[in-house]
Amino acid sequence: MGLLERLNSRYGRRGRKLRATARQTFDWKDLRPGQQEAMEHLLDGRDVLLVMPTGSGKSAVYQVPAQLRDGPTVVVSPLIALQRDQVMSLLKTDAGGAVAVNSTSSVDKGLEKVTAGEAEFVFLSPEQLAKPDVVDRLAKARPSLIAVDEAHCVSSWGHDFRPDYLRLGKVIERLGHPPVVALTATAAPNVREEIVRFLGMRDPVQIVRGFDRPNIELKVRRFVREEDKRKALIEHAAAAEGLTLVYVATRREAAEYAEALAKAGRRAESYHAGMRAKERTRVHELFTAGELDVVVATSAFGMGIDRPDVRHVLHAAPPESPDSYYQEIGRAGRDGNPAHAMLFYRSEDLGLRRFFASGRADAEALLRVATLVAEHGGTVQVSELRSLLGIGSSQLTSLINLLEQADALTVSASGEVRAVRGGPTPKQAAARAVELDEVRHRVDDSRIDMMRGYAETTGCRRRFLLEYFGEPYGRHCGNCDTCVAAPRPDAAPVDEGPFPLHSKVVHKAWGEGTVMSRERDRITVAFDSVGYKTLALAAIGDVLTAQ
DNA sequence: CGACCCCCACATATGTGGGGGTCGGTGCGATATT
Repeated sequence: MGLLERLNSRYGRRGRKLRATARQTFDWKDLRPGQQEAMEHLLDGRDVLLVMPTGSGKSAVYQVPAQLRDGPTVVVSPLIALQRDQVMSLLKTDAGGAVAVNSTSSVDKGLEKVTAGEAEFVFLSPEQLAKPDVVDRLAKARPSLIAVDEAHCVSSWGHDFRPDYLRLGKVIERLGHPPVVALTATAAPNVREEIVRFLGMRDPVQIVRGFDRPNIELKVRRFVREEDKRKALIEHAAAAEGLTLVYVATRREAAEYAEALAKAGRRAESYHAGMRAKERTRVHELFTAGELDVVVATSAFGMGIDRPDVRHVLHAAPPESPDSYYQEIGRAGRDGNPAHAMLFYRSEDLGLRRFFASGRADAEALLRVATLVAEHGGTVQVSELRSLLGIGSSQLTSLINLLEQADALTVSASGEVRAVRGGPTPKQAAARAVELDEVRHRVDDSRIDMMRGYAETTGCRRRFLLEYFGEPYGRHCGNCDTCVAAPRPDAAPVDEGPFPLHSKVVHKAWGEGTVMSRERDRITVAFDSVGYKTLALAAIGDVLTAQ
């Protein structure tokens, strides 16, 4: 940013207006640079992708401009608990009212509030937005801003677990595509691309700030035997000072580790999605109130956690990707004080992640959907397809998503599916959809490989993670186990030689990719069709060329 | 993909090893039952 722009941003009309609103409505004394920049772009009518750490005021980025734009703000939020928290905090301000529209109360009454102008903010899940009548009613209220919170869910959940995430782009169009802001704390470049693509963002401004969390010490301990790992983790967690999170891979382990730690004298509880809602709430409240030392949890424990003083995040097994790992350890040390992330690692434990990632799209079901739609000639209601095929709505949405990406069919505003005129035959459509599904699985598998890479690297772990997220680091952090074990004052010469950082390359078999990290003897490239691959420079020959 | 459990065979009377089966994460909303 040039001096003039900087002054303009600091003292310009929009900046002044935004800061005045922040002060008057929310009592925020000042705005941080990334925040204000994002807000200004939204006021200018631009789409914005914002990647900033939790606790840095991401919500403010849509809450303040919302005050200055005429019409309600639609906020897409993945969890009802998060929606509730946000509504509660907004209701304490003069921000113009807020309502969460979901199955826990009357959808009709909630939407009524929006159309009556009684709620500036309306929070919904992607599943609510999958209902044509809900979108119709929101459209009539002429929303002036759309915020997609925890936007990494588009990529991590949209393909299988919660397929309505992939349909948000269509929803945004039907809401008239007012400025869209996608918010997340963690998103690697290819995840950002997916967010932009599936939300249909137009020429978005990408603001990426503060990936590095230098106060979190990074360590990995390797084990051969499961039993040794278990023992070491329990000993470590039992002696750890300060609030501790232990992430485990299965619900059963959550209960077992929590029990062992309770026996060791710590105030420990487990947390996972198989527990009764009441029990989950109880543990969450104890945690929030500071009445626990340790929570042992599956990945269910995470979003919406806002204790600043978590000192340790221990992993009993590697998660499915560096994305998930960084998200989880990012819950440590939000107060800026020293914190510790330790992975208790066995390469065998990646097996479970491969299993979870192994489900493939049902080729036969894809063919049946494509055939049914084609035979219908005109249009079929999604609900009719569901009863004809006898499959669940989530599975059907996944199939439709894939066939839509294969340019075989489209879904109208009223939920009618129709074949693309002049599009592929059902057989071709199913084959294309299967191929698209396989590409995604290859990329997912390569993320597991990168998790292995993190655990097994002899280089600086922080550098590994930051470069994975596309942040050139080019030095050694001094606050991870490998840096301490082998102090390396000189950074590897990352800026020399062919294939510079972030340059585009083409591989003979794998196609196009982007250089994500460089070491003395090897580079890691993120390929569009196969995901992350690490290549030895000596063996590259003419297989890889700069684009 | 791997852990774990059960069962059975095996060489010997209790412990080892192999084979087969099962299980494993994340949440919305709708529906059925208290």
